Amino acid sequence: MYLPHCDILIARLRQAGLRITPQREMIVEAIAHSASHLTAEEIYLRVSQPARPVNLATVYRTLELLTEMGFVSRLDLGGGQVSYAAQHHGSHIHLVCRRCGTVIDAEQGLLEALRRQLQAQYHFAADLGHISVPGLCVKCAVSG
Amino acid sequence: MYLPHCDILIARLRQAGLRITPQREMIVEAIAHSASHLTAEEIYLRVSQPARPVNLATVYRTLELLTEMGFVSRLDLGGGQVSYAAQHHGSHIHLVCRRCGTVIDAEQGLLEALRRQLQAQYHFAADLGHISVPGLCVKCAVSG
DNA sequence: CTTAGTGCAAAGGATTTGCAAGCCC
DNA sequence: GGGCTTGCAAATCCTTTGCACTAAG
Repeated sequence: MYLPHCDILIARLRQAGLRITPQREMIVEAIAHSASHLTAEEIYLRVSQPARPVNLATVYRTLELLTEMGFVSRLDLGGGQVSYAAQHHGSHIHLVCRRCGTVIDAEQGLLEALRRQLQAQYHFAADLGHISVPGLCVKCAVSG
Repeated sequence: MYLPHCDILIARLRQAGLRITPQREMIVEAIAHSASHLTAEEIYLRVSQPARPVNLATVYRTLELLTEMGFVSRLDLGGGQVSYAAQHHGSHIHLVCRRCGTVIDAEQGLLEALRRQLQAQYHFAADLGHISVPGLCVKCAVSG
């Protein structure tokens, strides 16, 4: 990967005047190394070891922090739980089937054009790294 | 508006073999007439009158129904509550500021091209009527 | 009539919060 | 040392569910 590695993220947190605790390091690592999106609980399960327990509340607080700093993005993929993903996975869309809940990850070149246009027209700096789009997958479109 | 009015939605529910209750009519009306997205509770507040009370649980159940039928889409605009919007408002994007939570509604011509491409490449019938995109609004981009 | 739909109340789950103790800087 | 962070546990809050009753078709 070429873009922000977890060390860089840690450095930025420090630059922002935030304290680097082992908990935060582990959480950043977990999310940065994951190939895809994770729920708060999944992160908690990966991070909290018997030897060095991390509290779920801390996971939530850290995720909120990272989200606000723009390092991770929140996704609603349905199912009542919010997912989080690092911003460096390359732009892609999560196609979420509204019928069966399946999530398809789609690469999409059109996103860059969209990002530029949103910046120009609305002065909005969009994080198009991870957006979710509802719809119907083939299977459900056929059966429905 | 040219596209589905609430009467048409009601008719489709009936065609689907579902029963048309006053509660469902009111909920469909509320969401179809609203100019933008609403949370379940906002819909509840609009729909439930002292004279003819509607239960919150019914609102949730109806929204789930309408979502599955594809009449409304669920949006996570942050803030812990899910919002719902009718599908006939014309394609637009909800730009959600990850810092201050402001939601900007953006018209976007690029969406149609995107929809076609998702259909062609992934056989996914995307509802691009309402998607949300995280990012930073001008104000927060400047102050941040 | 039949059975989907509603209301009510209680359960369920994810996320948040208050506060004392701990640790980074 | 000072104050940001954590852990813990309780509190919140949104949403779902079970069940008896009501009403749409």
